[in-house]
Amino acid sequence: MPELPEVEAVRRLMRRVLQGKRIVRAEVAPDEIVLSNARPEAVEAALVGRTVQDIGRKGKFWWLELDETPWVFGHLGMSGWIRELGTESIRLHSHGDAPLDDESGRPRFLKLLVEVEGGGRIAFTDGRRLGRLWLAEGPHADPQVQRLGFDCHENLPEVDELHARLQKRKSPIKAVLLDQALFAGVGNWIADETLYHAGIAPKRLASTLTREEVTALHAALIKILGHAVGVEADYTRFPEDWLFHHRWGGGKGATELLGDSIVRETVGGRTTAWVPARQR
DNA sequence: CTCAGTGTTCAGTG
DNA sequence: TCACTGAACACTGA
Repeated sequence: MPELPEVEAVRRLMRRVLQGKRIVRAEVAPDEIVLSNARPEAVEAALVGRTVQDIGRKGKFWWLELDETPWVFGHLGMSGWIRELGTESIRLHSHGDAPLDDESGRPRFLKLLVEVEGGGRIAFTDGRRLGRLWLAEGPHADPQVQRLGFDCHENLPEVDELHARLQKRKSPIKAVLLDQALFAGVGNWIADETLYHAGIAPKRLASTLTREEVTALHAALIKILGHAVGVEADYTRFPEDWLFHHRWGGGKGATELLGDSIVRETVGGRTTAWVPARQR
């Protein structure tokens, strides 16, 4: 669920609540999966007493920039989310809504809680435990962040460079769009949405795209990411003509978009929704 | 009870 | 060494 716009929304939320403040309390769940190779006490120690200078993001990875290292890094995985406690959480599409609190008022699936001076609190929850929390000296010292390609929102290359890169790739454009070593931040729905707006069939080999098609792809990425980031990933504010609103269908039978049928099939190892009448 | 689905990593193949 | 594919991971909710 969380793709680039959702992670950017979370980053902005953390900036609003945490930036410039000193952390007075941190609680890290002893989850040996989410805390891949960090100890909960080490993460807590890295946070408490520190001042949050900024929140960094590249692709779907984010990190807290503190006044001392190590910094705390995170990834939301498929079901992770961050919300401010005591306020309404940002609405997420589909089944990704932030987990409700249990009877005691404590967030379900809590993995990290941070409280700053003045009382602001944020909670990182993750029901499916594919999210991660870890410590690193900085983005340049972290192998996972280092592996990423360009951030699609902040550093999308120009058409000519994109065209040159895609010409070297022999797999379907859908699979290439999902490659974080190239298009950092693109996930399943953004890849489908981009291809729909660009009029390109997901199974087309990336190397066969013409310069005109790469131009359309480039424009579609900018349009979709720009809008989704602008509304802080609130899908209720996505335009009605986006595939997004129709791709999951009504549960039964064929779904349509502007009179054309939507096909669902596996491409690049992921469920892909596309409109054959509009994508070649 | 079964299964889809979300992102990343890793094993296996070419 | 690289590109690519498909499975595995963990869990919820339909």
